[in-house]
This record gives sequence, C-alpha cells and structure tokens, in this order.
Amino acid sequence: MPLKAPADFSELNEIMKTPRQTDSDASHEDRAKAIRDTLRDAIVDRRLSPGAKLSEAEVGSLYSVSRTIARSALQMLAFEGLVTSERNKGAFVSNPSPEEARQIFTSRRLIETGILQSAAENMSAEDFAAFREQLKKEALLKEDHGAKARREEIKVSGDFHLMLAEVAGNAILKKFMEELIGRSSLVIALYGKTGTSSCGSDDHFGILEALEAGNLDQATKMMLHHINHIEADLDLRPQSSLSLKDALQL
Amino acid sequence: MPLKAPADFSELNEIMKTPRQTDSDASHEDRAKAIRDTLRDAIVDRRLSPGAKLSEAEVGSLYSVSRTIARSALQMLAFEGLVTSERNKGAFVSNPSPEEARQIFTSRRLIETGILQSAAENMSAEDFAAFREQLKKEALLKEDHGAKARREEIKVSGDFHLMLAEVAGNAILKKFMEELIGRSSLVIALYGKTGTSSCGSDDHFGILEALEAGNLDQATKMMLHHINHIEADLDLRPQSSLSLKDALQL
DNA sequence: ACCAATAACATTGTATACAATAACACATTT
DNA sequence: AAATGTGTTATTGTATACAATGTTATTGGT
Repeated sequence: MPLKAPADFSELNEIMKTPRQTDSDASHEDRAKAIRDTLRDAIVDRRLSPGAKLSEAEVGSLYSVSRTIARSALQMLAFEGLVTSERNKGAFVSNPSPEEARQIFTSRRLIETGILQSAAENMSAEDFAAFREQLKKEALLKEDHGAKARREEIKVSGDFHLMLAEVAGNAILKKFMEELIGRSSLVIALYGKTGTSSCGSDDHFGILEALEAGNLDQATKMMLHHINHIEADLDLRPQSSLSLKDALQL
Repeated sequence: MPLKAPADFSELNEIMKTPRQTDSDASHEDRAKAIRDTLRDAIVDRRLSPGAKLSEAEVGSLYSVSRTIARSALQMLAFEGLVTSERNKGAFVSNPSPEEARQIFTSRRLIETGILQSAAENMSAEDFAAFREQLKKEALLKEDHGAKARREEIKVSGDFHLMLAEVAGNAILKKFMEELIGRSSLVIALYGKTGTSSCGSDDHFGILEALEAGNLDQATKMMLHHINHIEADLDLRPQSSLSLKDALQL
C-alpha cells in the first residue's frame, strides 16, 4: 500500500491519511514550518522513502497552500539534509550514501559526548523523572510489534537523545543534534539490518543510571557504545539494490 | 541606479560599494545563494552592524532581483543564525546575547577538538603546505593596521579553522563549523575588547607545528587554549550600550 | 498640551502569472 | 531499426499583485 505507484498516484498522497496536528491555532504562526514538520515526520518514519519526489505543486495542493509555502518548507528540509533539491529538477527525499551515514555517526559520537558532559552538570530531579517517563514510553513501543509501533520507536528513541541535548542547555548543540537525529533516522530506515530496535532502550536506561549515579565516565562510555551499536546495526556495504531503486525513483 | 531609497539612507546601501564577485557565470546558478554570500560577508565584516534591518524590498532592489529571491537569501541566513527574522516585522542582523556567545565557543571547543583529531589522521604534505601559505596571509594582514585589513583578518583567521574542517573530511562537521565560524565572527565584531587581532596567527602556527610533529595532544591543548583566548578577549558582561543601540536599530 | 482613536502608510505574507528549463514522445532521416 | 531532431508537456525559477499586519502620523477630544 505505501508502495509508490507508477504514473500519477504519488507516494506523497499517503501522508494525507495521517492525522494532521493542531491545524487551527499553531499553524497560522508559520505554515511553512508546520508543513516542514509533517514532511520531516513522514521522511523519518519512512512513509516517504528516499528518492521520492516532492513536487512543489503536489505538496502545496496537499496542504492547500501555494507553491510559495511548499517551496519554503522544502528549502528548510534541504538545509537539514533530509531533502536534496536539484535545480530545475525538483526536491527529493535524500538518499544518504554509506559514507555520509558514517559521518553522521562520527559526528554524533563527538557531539553527544559533549552534550552528556553538560547534561550531567545540569540534571535536576525533575529531569531524571522525565527521562524515566520517556524510557517507559520506549519500553511500551518495544513490546508492540506492529509496523506502526516500529516507526514510532525510531522517533521516540531519538527523543531520548534530544532530551539530553535540551538538558545540556546549549541551544546550538541542540540544533546540531536535531539535524543529526533526523538524518540518523533516515539512515537507519535506509540501511537498518535487523527488524529489532536499533536503538535499544536498555542502552538508554544504562546511560541514565550512570548519570544518576554521578558517573560521567561510565555514562560516556555507554553512550559511545550505544552509538556504535546503532551504527553496527546498519548494512553500509556498497548498495546494489539501491541504485536500481534510485533508477526508478521518479 | 538600483538605489530606491527615498527618505532614510540605510546602512544596507553601503555594501553596494564593495566590489561584487563574479556576477556573470556563477550567479545564474543560484542567485539567492550569491546574495546570501555577499550579505554574509557584509555581516561578518561588520559592514552591517547587529540590529540592522534587512528589508526584503531593499535587498531585492540592491541586487536587482525580486523580493522572492531576497527573501530566500534572508531565510538562508536565518538558518545560519546570522539573521533573525520576526514575523511581520522583517529580518535583522542578529544581535547574539552573551549567553549565546558562550554557547558558540563551548560548541567550538567540542567540535574543533574532534575535527583536529580527524584532520591529524588525514593531513598530507600538500595540506601542510597550504596551511603554511594561509598563515603567511594572516601574518601580512596583521602587519597592515588599516580598518579594512582588520576586517579581512577576522575572516581569514576563520579560514584556518575551516581548512582544518575541510581536511578532516567530515562534511557534516564542516557544515557545523561554517555556521560556528560565521557566528563567531559576528560575536567577535560585537563584543571584541581589544583592537588587536582576537585570533592570533601565532596560535595557529603553534597548532600547525604540533600537528606536523604528530603531537595530537599538544595540538588539541593549543586549540583549546586558542579558543579560550578568543573568548577571553570578549567583553560579555551584561551590555548597556547595546540595548540603547537596539532601541534605535530601526 | 496631552492622550486616544483612527486613518494613512510601509512592510511582510501569500497566491498567482509568466518565463525558463528539462523530460518525454513522436516523427523524420539515414 | 537506430539515431537524431523537434515539438509538446510538465515542473521549476522568478516576478508581481494583492492581502494581512505593523507602524506612524494625524485628528479629535479633554
């Protein structure tokens, strides 16, 4: 069903079927941002597969806005690396190379180490409570084996890392992390080997525990191990079927 | 000719006086990007001071493009943090807070450490030669005490850090560094205390030397010291004259 | 003279029209 | 039949028109 049809019925139409978030009040603040957010969710959830074309007219008509707005939303996603736009050709969901995937995780190892350090200094009791709450959510999704739950799982497990960035209190690093998490999700969706969660909540739990015990070194070690684990779960060999897939992307 | 200014003579017009780069061939590739680049240079050079208004119509008329293009260029700069745009108000050259400045340097300490590590692994003989060339350029600018040279100096000393990012071979970290360098230049222009160069090429030379000697630890130590030195040269106390300046920004 | 309400203006937000480019199909030629 | 050229169509690039919003000036009242 989510398979993209050949001629006229684009994969993009599928996302209309998903419930749209608060459309009434928040949207008028910046409609392009709202559209960007929905599209990003769709990309990260793999409802839009890499290589899928995002035509300005189609995006616009799906959200009942002009091409101007759609174009703006696509431009934002291009800045984040989730969308690749080619002049006079259009915008496509990015199809990151294995090399790019490795760079993403290298960057994460570096930045998340720093974030962890700052976060450790700032974590309050309420923060720890919020994290425990979050881990519960992860655990629930892990038990559910539905396809929808799996997609949610990727996003929610990213939230753990984003929460750390939030607590760290550095807006710039947080912004970097948001980009990295988005791209990671795309890469995981692309190259993920196992069906099992690539971002074990066990790892998250261990990191949290180490933080709570005040053992930053241990937390850092576990974080690095965790990221390595995610990366190791990818199949980054020179893809074969992908080039084929790319050929019929349009 | 492209001047449309009737009443007030905005600061923005000044940038027309600076020679525009290759307009004939590269520009048609993406005009918005070309405009973004010139504006970024102007901001980083402090030819456009923080708080200055960048009206879409004015930018457009200065470059003889429609507001559509001007708007796109401004949006890009907003993503980089050099411009702050407020809905229904317009775009302004960012006026980063002292707290934001600290976060920028914290981020740099983290990311440049990682970049240095990767760069050390990749540095070739040609790379070292290129760096030495670059340091010569820095030294020349240091001797020249003109106002123009000082502005160039900020940009060129940033190039050293960007070259390291380039050699490191991680496109994502490089992109992050580009943003950080741009924001640093803005912050330095804003809060710089001394008239003397805030980014001593002596520091750069030391780092290069340590790299050439294969002493990564030493290079890292010097890099951190270097960044600390830049930050220490700022006056990040709660600004007083700035709020006044902000008041008459428009 | 001061304040409030309102009108005039300027600027941004959005939609749409037109131009430029690329993709495709078909026809013509060899 | 293959290849190349041409015309058609679809999509993006850009400019502009109009709507919505914010700002400022003016006018009326106290």
